[in-house]
Order: sequence, then C-alpha cells, then structure tokens
Amino acid sequence: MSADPSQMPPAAKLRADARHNRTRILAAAREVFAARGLDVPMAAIARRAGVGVATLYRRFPTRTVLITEVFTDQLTGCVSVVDTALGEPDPWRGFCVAVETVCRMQMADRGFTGAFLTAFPEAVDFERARGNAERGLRELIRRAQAAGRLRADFTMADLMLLFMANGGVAAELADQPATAATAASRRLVAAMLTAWRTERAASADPLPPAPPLTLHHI
Amino acid sequence: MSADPSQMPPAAKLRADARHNRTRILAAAREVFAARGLDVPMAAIARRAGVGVATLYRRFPTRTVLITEVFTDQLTGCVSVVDTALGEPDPWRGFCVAVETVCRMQMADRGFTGAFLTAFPEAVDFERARGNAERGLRELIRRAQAAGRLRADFTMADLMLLFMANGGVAAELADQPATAATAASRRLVAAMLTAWRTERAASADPLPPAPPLTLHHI
DNA sequence: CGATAACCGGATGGCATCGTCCACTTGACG
DNA sequence: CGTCAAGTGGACGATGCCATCCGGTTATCG
Repeated sequence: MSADPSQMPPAAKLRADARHNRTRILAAAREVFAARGLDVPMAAIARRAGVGVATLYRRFPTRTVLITEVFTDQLTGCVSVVDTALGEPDPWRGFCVAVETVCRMQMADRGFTGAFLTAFPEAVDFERARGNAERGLRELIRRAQAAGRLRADFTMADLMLLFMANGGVAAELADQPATAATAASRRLVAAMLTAWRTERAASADPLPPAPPLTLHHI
Repeated sequence: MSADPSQMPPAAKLRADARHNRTRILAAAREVFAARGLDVPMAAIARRAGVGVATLYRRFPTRTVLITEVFTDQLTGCVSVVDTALGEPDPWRGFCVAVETVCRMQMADRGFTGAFLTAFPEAVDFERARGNAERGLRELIRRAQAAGRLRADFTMADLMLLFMANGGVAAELADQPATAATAASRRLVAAMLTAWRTERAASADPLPPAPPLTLHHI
C-alpha cells in the first residue's frame, strides 16, 4: 500500500508533463484493455504509453483504480445510449436498441464485460455512472412492460444474464475474426429479445423465476 | 518435450503402484478442474492426489493430455445424455432435455465449458467422443425441426452459442452460491428454448443469420 | 530372497509478473 | 536564470508457476 488515493494530487493540478503522461496512460490502457482484456500485465500498458512502470504505478496505485478510471468513460457512454433509447417514442424499440447497443459495446471491448459486471465499491464515480445506467435500464424495462411489449416477468436480472451470456460469447470468440464474433452476438441478442417479447399469452409457458442478481452481484 | 505419448506404456500395463497413482491423479484432476477451472496449477492437482509433481508430469506430460483424459469421460456421459434424449418419443421434449442437461453439466463443472469448446486435434479419443456428441445433437435438431417444433433456421451453431453463453454465466457467477448460479442458468436456457420454439409464424421476425460456428471453432 | 528396472517425490532452475526503490531529469516559479 | 520539489524510468527483490533432474524406494520376477 503506497499513498492514500484521497491525498493524491487532483489530476488537474499535476505538473504539465505528468498530466500529459497521465493522459497517455489512460489512452494506452483503454486500447490494451479493449484488445486483450483486464488481466493484461501492467508493464504492457506502460510500454504502450511510452512511460516506465513506476510512472504508471505512481498515478494509478492499483489495477482497480486504473480500470475504473478507464471504464467510467465507457460507462457514461453507456448511460447516454440508454438516455437516447429513452427518447425513442416506441418503448419496445427503445428497449431493443439499448440492449443491442450495449451488447455491441461488449463485443468491441474485451474488458467491458468484466468492468461492467464487477463491483468496485471504493470507486465512487464509477459506481455512480453504473447506478445511472441501471436506473435508465430499469426505466426502459418499465416502459416496455407498460406498453405490453415486454413480458411482465422480465426483470433487471434478466438483463444481467444477457450481459454475462454475451460476455461468454465474447470471451470464447476472442481470437476469432471480429465479424464472426459480432454475428454470433447479434444472433444471441436477437434470440433473447424474441424470448422476452410478449404478443401472445405470456403465461402459457412461464419462465423459471428470475435469479436474484443485481448490477452489483459480485 | 519428454516422451512421445505413443511410446508411453499403455495405462493397463503399468506397475501396480503406478496404475494406482494414475487413478488418484485423474480423480483429483476431475475434482480440481470442476471446482477451480482448467487453469489451476499442476501442483495443486498433485497435492490433492497425494503424489509429487514429477509423477503427475510423468503420467501426463502436458496439461492438455490431462484435460482431455479427464473430460473424455464427461464427454461420453454427455453422449449418453444425448442418446437418452434421442430415445424420447417427443422430439421437442428430447431436444429440451438434452440442452437442459448439458447446460446443467456446464454449471456443475467449472472446467467443462472450456474443455467442451476447445479443440484438441491430437486427442483422438476426446475428439471422437465430441464427434459423437455433435452427431447426436444434430440428429436431435433435425427431428425437432421435422416435427415442426424447432425453428427451421436453427443450426448447430446456435447450440454452440448457448453453450458459450451459459459458460459466460457460469464464469461470472463462479464465486456465487451454486443455487443462484443454477437458477440463472436455468432461466437463460428457458429463454433460449422459448426463442427457438416455433408455434407461430416463424418467418414473421427472422433471426439474423446463424454464425459460422462448429464444435471445433477454435 | 536378491537383482533390477520401473517408479517415486522433493529440489531445482527458468520464466513472467508484481510492486517498490533510488539516482537522475525537468517543469514551475521567484 | 537558478533552485528545488515534482516527476521519471529502469533496476531490483519477491512471488508463483512450469517442467526437469536426481538420489532414494519398491514392485516384480527369477
């Protein structure tokens, strides 16, 4: 344990070169996490950023700190996707678009799933962004159900389930051409949306009860 | 590289103590793979089996050899599940039972998904068992489609997709109570079966084309 | 029972990653 | 322009895993 993060200089007040390096590190981490997942060695990130490991560790004492910093952006991007979907006049289309887009983000960024599904209790900004995303998704669910287009027994946990499932596809097809992976994901998502849609007696064949998962399941 | 496996003594002709240890190692590996996945250190398996690492390496020169040896059993178990399902008079029920059972096996054994979805070209027995499983599953698909219960555009690749997806759920919920994980898996499987079932104009909303996956996709 | 080849397990060297330390460099400010 | 605190990078020890080697042990057979 090195420095208490709360007494680390606020990113804006760093010396010019330090701020510059910080930016380079974040960019490098974003690329490397996307390409190779969250378990990539720290040295690889440092090398890609063109700095020494010490600089990386000084600015981000923990892998977790770096991960949350990187993915808070992606997560707010995710929130804006959800907000756009909430603007969609047709609630069902809004729901579908949001789900499809988030799953596409999952496939494009190999670290996204892990970051999204893991809880980082000490990362305030990150958790706030995720809270926003979750709130928006819940609202999308509510509206789609109110419009009678989404099964009444659908819950947030089912969305988590899809994200985990899609993450599994992403992981398993990681070293496959990207087109194959996205095609696979698209088909999975389409199937799930088909399953969750109403349009006939939804009670004719009830699904098993929703598992007790929240976004903070870990 | 130590000994050519083809000139290793056939398991049956080992000295009594060696054969005994071999059995213990396989049992230990089965347990450890199930509990902690395929990436577990070799030393952990040796310790659990009550032998030294050298013994482990002598009998199974490569992790791959050990994995395939262990999971060939599971795979033939899988084949027998499929065969039972083929005996089921209702083709749709047979299909569902097979899918549900295999997915349950995936959840019960943390290494199963990885072993099942990875190709081991040099492991003849393993690949043969997998070929049998695949053949049976194809037949189940064919029959369910012939009975008009399974969408005509369903393919083997969709089954692979489900196995990957289910593996993702298993991985993400690995350190969760087993009941939660199985509940989640059950719900995922039920949703997928709902999506693939026919019973109304299947062509009304075509799924995206099946991704080009086979069992040997890696 | 004795010889011997098969077998055993711990010790060992090699490799990758982690996270820290320290001698040197450089931006900011008077 | 000179000072110095902030910043830098590479070297380093620690750790964990892999895979092999070797001195001692034991099952098997005559």
